[in-house]
Amino acid sequence: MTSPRTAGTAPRSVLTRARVLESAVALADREGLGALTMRSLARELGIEAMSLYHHVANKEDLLDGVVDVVAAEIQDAVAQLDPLSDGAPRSAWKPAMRRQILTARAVLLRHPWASTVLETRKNFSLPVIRYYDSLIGLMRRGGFSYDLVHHAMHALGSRALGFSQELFEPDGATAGSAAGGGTKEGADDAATAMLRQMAEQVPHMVEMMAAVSHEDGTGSTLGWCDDQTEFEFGLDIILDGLDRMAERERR
Amino acid sequence: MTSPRTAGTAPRSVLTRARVLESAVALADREGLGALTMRSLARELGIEAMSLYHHVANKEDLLDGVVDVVAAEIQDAVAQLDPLSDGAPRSAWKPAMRRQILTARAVLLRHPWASTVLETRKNFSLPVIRYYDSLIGLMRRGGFSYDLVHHAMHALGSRALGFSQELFEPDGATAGSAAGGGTKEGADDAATAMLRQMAEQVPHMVEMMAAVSHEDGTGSTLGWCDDQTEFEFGLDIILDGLDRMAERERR
DNA sequence: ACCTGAACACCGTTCAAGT
DNA sequence: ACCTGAACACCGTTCAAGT
Repeated sequence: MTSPRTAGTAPRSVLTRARVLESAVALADREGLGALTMRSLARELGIEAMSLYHHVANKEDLLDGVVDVVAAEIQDAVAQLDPLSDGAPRSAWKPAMRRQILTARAVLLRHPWASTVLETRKNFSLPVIRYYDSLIGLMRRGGFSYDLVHHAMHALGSRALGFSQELFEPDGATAGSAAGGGTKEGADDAATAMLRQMAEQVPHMVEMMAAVSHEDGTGSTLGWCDDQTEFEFGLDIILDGLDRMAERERR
Repeated sequence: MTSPRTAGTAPRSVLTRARVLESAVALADREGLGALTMRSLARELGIEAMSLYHHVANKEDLLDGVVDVVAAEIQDAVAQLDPLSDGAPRSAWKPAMRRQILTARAVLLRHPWASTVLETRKNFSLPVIRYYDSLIGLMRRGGFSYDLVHHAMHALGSRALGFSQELFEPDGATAGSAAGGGTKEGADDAATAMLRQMAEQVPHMVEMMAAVSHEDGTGSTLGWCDDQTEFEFGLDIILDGLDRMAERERR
């Protein structure tokens, strides 16, 4: 369709926006979001940094595009789920929505940097809005008023896309030293002292960590926090609450 | 306590970590997080950028400290709430927690940049953990097992501190043009065309925006989204769900 | 002990120049 | 039309030097 190239030039080397975005996703997957700079992306593609500006307006536009790639991947995965049958009861909205959100989550888990980028986008691109649209459709099938749908989208927040803002994510090391004690002898005294101090200042927190850590293997908590379990827990609270409200609306 | 200074040197000009952090908060409040750089902060304090490194280890440490300042402010505000009376029933945990979280939110609304910084902290400082500890204490008063408390903290996520991750935040301009039509004549055709295209691709979204926008003034939605209302809606869903689970645990 | 200036190794981006 | 190299205006930070 475009102007023909001189014969002999390998056509696969033609740089397109799509190729730039694909490379950006691959780079972020491999080396993290911090490694995604205009210069490193150019190096990845074997060109100069400035050449990127022929395909993306600037770095913000690059990040917008990268979100589109991930959103398209989510849409593909969701499209392969069994659709709701025509005769499905109203209550079917809930398991369908749960499945769709967990599918989106599975995609995001393959791109751990994506949630951070999603959070920083102000205006959403069509691929993301389309995904939201399908969620809205499911709630309408459940009998939700548009007003309730609107509240529901806010209540879900980032959970609609399959991730949750974790402000409370003690790493394994901290949990381990709190439950049993450190392995390094040098740091042991310091850790014990800190623990004693913590027990005074934040008694409930220390007790909770001890109580939950002790159930090793028996319950949902493997080491300390099972992200998937906690995500589903929070999601189900919201879906159950919304379901109850939709029922109330119907009466 | 420290070595005496030569007489005549104004003592208030002595740079301390506390003064550095205060200035950082003031700067971010006034000009936004983007304006908080080591160089601009130094200028604010009338010193060279490198002098800051005598009071903070690096920029991450500066941001950690700035979070502490905000967390302390939250603790102060929470401390002024009426405590639960000794004879309060178990059910009192819920309104108490709601009030505490909304108090934290009021503080965060005065520092709009703070939630972004909070999200990027990995390890929490004592002031933040103390706040969490008080929430845990309230749930324990409500009869929660530590296991349920743990799930609850994950389910609340950033809402525990008074903000929610909004992925779905159409700005007023977009909502306005969707509901009524643009004011600029030049962009009008383009907007209409885009709207027509959107109506095909995301029908539920477009209908929802139209439906909710039309209730102007009658309900919770002023222009489009009332952040405070939506926050409380989502918070109440979670608190109600947790309350039901705690009841189930007791039986 | 505290503060400074110059310098380094990065960013994103502009611009004039190449082909 | 597409790509390039040098350069600019920023970052955070290191280091040797001042007092």
